Amino acid sequence: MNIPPRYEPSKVESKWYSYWMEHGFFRSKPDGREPYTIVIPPPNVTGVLHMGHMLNNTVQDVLIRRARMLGKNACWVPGTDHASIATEAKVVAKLKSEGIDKRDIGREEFLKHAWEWTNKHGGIILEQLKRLGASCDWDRTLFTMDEKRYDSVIKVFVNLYRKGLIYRGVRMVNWDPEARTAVSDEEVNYTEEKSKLYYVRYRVAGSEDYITVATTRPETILGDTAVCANPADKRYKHLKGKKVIVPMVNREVPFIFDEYVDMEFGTGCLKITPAHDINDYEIGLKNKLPAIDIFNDDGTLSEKALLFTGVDRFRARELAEEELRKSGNLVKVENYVNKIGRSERTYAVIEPKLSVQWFLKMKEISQPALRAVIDGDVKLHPSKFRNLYRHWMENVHDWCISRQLWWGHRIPAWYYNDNEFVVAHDEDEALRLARNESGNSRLTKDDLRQDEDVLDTWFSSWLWPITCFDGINNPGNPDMKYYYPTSDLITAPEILFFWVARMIIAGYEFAGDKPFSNVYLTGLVRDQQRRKMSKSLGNSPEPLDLIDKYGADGVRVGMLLCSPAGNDLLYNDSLPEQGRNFANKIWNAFRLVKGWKTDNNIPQPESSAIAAEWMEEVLNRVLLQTDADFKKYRISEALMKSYKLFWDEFSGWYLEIIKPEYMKPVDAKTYAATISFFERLMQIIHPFMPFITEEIWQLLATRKEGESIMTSRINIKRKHNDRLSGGFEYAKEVISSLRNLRKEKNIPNSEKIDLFIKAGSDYDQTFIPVIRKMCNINNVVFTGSKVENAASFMAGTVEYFVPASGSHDREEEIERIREELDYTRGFLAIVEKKLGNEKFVKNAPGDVVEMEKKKKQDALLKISHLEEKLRELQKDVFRSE
RNA sequence: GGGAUGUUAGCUCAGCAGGUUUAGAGCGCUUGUUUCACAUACAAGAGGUCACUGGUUCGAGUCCAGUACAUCCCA
Repeated sequence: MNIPPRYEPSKVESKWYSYWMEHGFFRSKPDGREPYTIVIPPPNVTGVLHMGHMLNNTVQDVLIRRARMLGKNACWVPGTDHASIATEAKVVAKLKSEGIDKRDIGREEFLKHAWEWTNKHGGIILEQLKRLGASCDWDRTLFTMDEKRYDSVIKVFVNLYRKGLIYRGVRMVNWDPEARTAVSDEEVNYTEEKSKLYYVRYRVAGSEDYITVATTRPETILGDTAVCANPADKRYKHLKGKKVIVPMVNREVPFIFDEYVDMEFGTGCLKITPAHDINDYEIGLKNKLPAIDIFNDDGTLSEKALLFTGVDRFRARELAEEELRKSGNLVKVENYVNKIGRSERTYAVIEPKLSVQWFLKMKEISQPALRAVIDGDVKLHPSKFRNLYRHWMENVHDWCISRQLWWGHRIPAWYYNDNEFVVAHDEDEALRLARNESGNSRLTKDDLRQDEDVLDTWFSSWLWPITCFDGINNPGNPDMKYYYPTSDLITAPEILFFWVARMIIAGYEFAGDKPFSNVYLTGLVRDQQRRKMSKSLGNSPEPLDLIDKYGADGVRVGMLLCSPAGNDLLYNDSLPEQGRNFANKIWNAFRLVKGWKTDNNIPQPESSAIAAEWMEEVLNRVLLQTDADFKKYRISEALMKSYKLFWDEFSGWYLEIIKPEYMKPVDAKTYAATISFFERLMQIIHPFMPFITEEIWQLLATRKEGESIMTSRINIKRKHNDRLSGGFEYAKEVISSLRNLRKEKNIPNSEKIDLFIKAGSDYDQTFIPVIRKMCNINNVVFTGSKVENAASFMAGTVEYFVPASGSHDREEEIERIREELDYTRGFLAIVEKKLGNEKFVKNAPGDVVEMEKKKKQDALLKISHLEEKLRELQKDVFRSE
């Protein structure tokens, strides 16, 4: 069999993915087994795979594959999100490039384009996930705007409205003038930007006195309805009850006082524009000030501004500056840096704006969700996010659920006159209700006008774990009963509140139970400078290129190796490189084993028998440890332990011990044990590296069509033999010392040596055959006294001698012994200090004191051995001089 | 301004219940080795006053308080 010395991922990955698909291994149907369920955080339908998806979906696939191999009925439900604002922005841009304005073609026509776009680009990302090896049940693929999901959202809206939890209200919202929609707080990014601070004079009414106000937005002066100072500010005390004249528009407005005003900032005088600043809005409410909305929806100034009507807000700022300068009311202009909010999607500067929106009352319905996390019914990993969650849930705001977009779930409210409306599941029901409420039985559908807005995207995704099993339309259906609540949710901490928390709320409200038991929060993928990876920065590698270069397994390992839950991952190419190297290591171990000829007639060497016994032990031990890691969601830890198990223990030690001499066959017993170990190692590694493990598992033995490592079972044994593993660790130390000794004395590995061991009768001889094989030893002799003319070393408290035949550097050895002596004496000093402390001996538990005494004994013994050796060496030096 | 979290080797992190060595891992680094699975390897080695200050304790990287710095969330 001719196996290439390099593992070539591209040759096997697509082969096995097709094999898995053909045999339906990813499919799940309710049955008698315990379910293990994950619903995918649905990526944007027209999005493309980025590094965050790679990390997130690798984690999900690891958990799903592992659960499957532990005998659970694993179900990973994939799907995509309609992402209303992101998708609509893309379609608008595409139409714009064709010279089409969405307002010209109207809603119906626009939606046709949007669906066309969705069908064309939708699901690309799901195909990309397949390259990564994602074992989703693709037959269940869903879309947040497919028919069932759409109906579910409408039902939930109507239900909440009828419970009195949804209301319409005028609120200050984040207005995106480009997209002409309100966006949620979470969709606004604040960054520090250079701007200017304008100092503007306002005349005090009925006098020739002026006060100066500092503002970054002189154009909003047109909407001022008051000027305000801190009541503690002595400078403005005399203005109590006075009025001031707003420049440019010459409106008389009151001078008021409020503790909100920062006396240190600017002149200590603040202009109040309730319609265009959230803080001013609050002050306006408190002081019953009118709000003058001076902007149109597209960010131009309205008629209410009185000046600059129709002019864009930024141009208006320049015009206002000119105007104020001309009238002598501009005192000065300073450079200033302040935080500007921009829309995440369009990058337009957000305009705080009063607007009629739909809201969901959150306080009441969020209570069970708050308790669920506090009481641990829903566990967050890592748990540090619990406090954050609690803080947010205790200060929860009402949720603005309407968006001025077309792509999304249209709000099921129908107006039968200018202000009055009904909320219904469909137009027929709406008509019935409208006739009823208006008392006008002659109303027709033509008299009804449906609300133009759609719902916030999160208003559909908060139902995701329920709608994935159609639990809104068909409560208690078999899927719902079997899969809900799901097991784990894997997502990023940045959407903990506006997705995770809301799903928990919806779970209790609409399914009577939590949506999932555990939330695993991955970190963000950042670059080496800790910058978030993003397309606009151009600092993100192309995921599919990475898979081409390093293999899907290599990339998966790279993503997982250094990303404990909740910690950011600082990406660099050495990560997938390490993964690729690991795959290659596995491949070459396979090449070695597969290259052996077996011989049924040769007996199993003692060293191989011991090694196999030890390997069995260490494999089960690691399996148990990784099981504990998985229970705590320490996936990186579990991977690292599996990595070391294969690389160090299996390849570095076990294979080296059992390896037959060059071109010689291996005994059948050892070979069988080795194949069995290899199979089980592949199982342990399979969740992390599905492709190479399948490839090798299939080659290790003759498999039937339809067999696969991914449907094989992992069995975890609970018993341990500490003596065996402890004994082998000691043997490693002896072997390592013997290797060093050979090197120091220039004894070639090919030359056989004798080993004398000065030890008591309690010396554990189990691993002597292994030491003999690994160090090419002829005779092993136990002796009661030291051996003359021999090189020696200590391991633990036992002294080993090798009659020296090679040359060696005595000075160097003296130096080495001195160093060891220094260390041991230092160690002894610390132990003795402890034991010399009366309070320690009196108060510490007995076993701790005993341990210290044992440490002291061992150290003393070692020191006396070392001192003796040193004396001899020095004597020899003296003699030879 | 309010809140949360963190600060351990060059980098990324363990150290989960205070006492098994004068703190561990992976990567990186240094030196040596192309020997027969793998140089995408093997072997050996260097590298840390556990941010700082104080407290609790017989004993603190581990518990408590304060300070500094960093990151994130909310306003």
